[in-house]
Amino acid sequence: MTSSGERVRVAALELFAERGFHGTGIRQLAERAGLSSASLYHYMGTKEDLLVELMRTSLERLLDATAEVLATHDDAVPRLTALVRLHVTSHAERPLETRVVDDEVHALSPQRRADVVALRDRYEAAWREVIDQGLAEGAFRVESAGVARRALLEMCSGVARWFDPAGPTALPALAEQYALLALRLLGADTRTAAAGARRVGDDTPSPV
Amino acid sequence: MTSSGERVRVAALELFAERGFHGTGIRQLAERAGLSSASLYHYMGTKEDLLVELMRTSLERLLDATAEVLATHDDAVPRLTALVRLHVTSHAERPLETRVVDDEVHALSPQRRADVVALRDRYEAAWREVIDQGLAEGAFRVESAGVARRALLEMCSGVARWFDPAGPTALPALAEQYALLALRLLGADTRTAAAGARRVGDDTPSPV
Amino acid sequence: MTSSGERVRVAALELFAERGFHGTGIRQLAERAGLSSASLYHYMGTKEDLLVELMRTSLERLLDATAEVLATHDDAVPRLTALVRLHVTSHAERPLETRVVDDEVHALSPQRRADVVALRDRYEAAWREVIDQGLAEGAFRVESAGVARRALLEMCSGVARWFDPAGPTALPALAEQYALLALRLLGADTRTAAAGARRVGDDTPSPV
Amino acid sequence: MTSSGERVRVAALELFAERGFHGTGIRQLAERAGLSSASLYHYMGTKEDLLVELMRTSLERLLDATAEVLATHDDAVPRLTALVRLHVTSHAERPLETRVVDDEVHALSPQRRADVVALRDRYEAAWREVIDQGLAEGAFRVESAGVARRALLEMCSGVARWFDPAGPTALPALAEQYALLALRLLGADTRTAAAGARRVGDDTPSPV
DNA sequence: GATGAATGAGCATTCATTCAT
DNA sequence: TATGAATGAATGCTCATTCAT
Repeated sequence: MTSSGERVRVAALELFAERGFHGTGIRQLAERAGLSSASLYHYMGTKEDLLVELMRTSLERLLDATAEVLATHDDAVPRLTALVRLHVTSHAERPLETRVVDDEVHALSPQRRADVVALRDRYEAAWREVIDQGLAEGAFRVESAGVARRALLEMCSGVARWFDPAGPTALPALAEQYALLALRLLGADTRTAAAGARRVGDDTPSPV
Repeated sequence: MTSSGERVRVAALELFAERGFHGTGIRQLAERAGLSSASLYHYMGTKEDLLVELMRTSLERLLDATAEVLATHDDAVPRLTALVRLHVTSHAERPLETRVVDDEVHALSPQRRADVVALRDRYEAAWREVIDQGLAEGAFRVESAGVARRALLEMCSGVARWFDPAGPTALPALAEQYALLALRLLGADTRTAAAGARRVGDDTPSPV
Repeated sequence: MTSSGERVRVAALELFAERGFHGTGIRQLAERAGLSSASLYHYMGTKEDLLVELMRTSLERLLDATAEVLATHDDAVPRLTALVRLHVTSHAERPLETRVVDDEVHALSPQRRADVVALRDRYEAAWREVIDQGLAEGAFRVESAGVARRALLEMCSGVARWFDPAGPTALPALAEQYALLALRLLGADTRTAAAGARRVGDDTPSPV
Repeated sequence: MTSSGERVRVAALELFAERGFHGTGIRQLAERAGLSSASLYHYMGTKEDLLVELMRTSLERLLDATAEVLATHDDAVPRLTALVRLHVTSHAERPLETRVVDDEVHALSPQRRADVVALRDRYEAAWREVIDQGLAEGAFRVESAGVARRALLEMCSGVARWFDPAGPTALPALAEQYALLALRLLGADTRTAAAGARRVGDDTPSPV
């Protein structure tokens, strides 16, 4: 019931994530999608267009979910908690997408790269905003907001590289653990904070 | 006073880090090294051999430094502190090397990959050991040791992607911040821990 | 009020003349004609069929007009004059057609080429006949009839490559000039010849 | 004793002349040159670079020979005679080169085309100059200098399309005939003119 | 050491064409 | 009529690698 176009995108996601953009040939893509390499071009522009499209789709979904998070919560601690849950969840549920977004930016030509990086920067701006808010509120205490933000993002993104849904930790529990780790890292009072965050956890928008 | 062989390795490091292994051509390598592409083969085996060599050199240096860390410190907190400093410092000082090691494993053929991953696993085993020790000592308190280890490693490795020696935070201060963030993340008592760690800081082996 | 079939032919004429047969893709043809590339095949056989058809149409029109010229005039000088006018006029009025006929014969497969060349040879036979007649009548004086014929034909065909209807010379005047140049080239007495030719000029059949 | 580089150029000349630039594949070129298609690229840049190189070489040789013609003769009639001889001779002796130059300009990208057309325009400027001189001297009499120049050039260039060295007319005789035809076309007094031209004919620089 | 010459295999992409709808 | 989907073959060009000099 999947269309050829979808199959192309799935194939690209799998192969770009596994072998990288430059390590994936158009013929491998075609074979995985069950098409001839010529037919591929009914469903995409260039190979780079395809990569950009995957990246943009992924980033825009994340941005939409992020906007909802910010609209749902007001204080820094629940906001940060929700951001971590969103980030971890989306990276665990869509490891292919997120790995492609995180690892293949270097394969883009300068113009396309600028476009994609702009989207990524918009996303990171939300984290910056929430961390700054927490510092202003006195809820967080770190030496450098920038260092903390980068440390957090890298830590959370890493989930896409190792999370195994069949492994010992289920995804909701993992997201909860990461939220706690993040709050600790930010110097938040985790006795009440985590509890507070947990209370609104059900509202966490799904990144799907 | 640099030999051709060194120039080849530097060129490979720069290009593999910037464009990835598959995104780097033998001709670009040769041009960057100031040689013809044929001459390149006096200083390397195949292109993959070159990548493996770079990775192995980097990982072995890190492993040696790690062994020294473990030999120097006995308790979990100073050990963990020293591991973080080592990891952050080496990733900040050698971002090309570490990015290649972290990002290009997928480009290796199965056998070579297994070799490199074995080295990386040996390195991560040191972290596992120290975290377990801290949990046993009661110095750390986390829900899952595995989750914490992965979160820590990803967080620290990320430094190679963004650290700028000309930026606002100097490397020693950055390493110190990361050590604090790590201890917080592990639920350590950071009032005494950081101080204790700082006291043995001068012993931190340089990964150079 | 133009049919799709006509639009295909016009598109082919324009593109074959501008970029050559091999330089024109079926997709460009389709786009220019306002159709999909699949729809194109409702109005043509193969791409080569289309080329042959354009060539044949053009050559047959020229052959018909040539027959009329020969039927209208009896003596070599007015006949040659009329041939030149016809050739120049048709090349100036239909530069695309004539350029395709003159320049793209090499793109035809052997069999199709033989067919088209046969038509072209029939046309050139008329020139040969008239020049021979003029030599027999004593109206022309050249060293080699073949050299003169080829020189004349190339000279007249070139008009399709440069004539600009908005330029300084209007087409009727241009045809007249070429007629005079041709007669001079053939060693005809241009004092009476041109005048004589001019007198019958109104009868020149239009190649349209 | 021919080098691979020369063989590539010869192959390109033959194939571009026979099938056109767009009708010639890189693999055909390679086969004709006795190389693999990859090896071809040791001896050329792109396929278009190769075409431009052939064109430029040919045009520059013609321009050099033209400069010598103008330096050798002072009056319009001998100058024009020598130009015709040069043009006819070079087109008869090097039909491949001249056909490529004359017929494949349309295959060039805009920038390269402008470069080549500039060279061709420099060549045609010599003809314009000599025809203008002849009109000023009263040696030529035509209605339009531009029409005459174009008619002459097309007529002479056509030689490359049909001259057969094994045919009835030998090249020197052919060049002589064309010179006479050209003078007649220009309305020159051919009784003395041709003789005068013939006297200095031995000085005609060879375009080789 | 160093390299020009060489290549088989592969690259991303386009070709002209067919066919079911 | 018209076209989306499909493709085998070909396009120009680059790949990593070898080898004689």
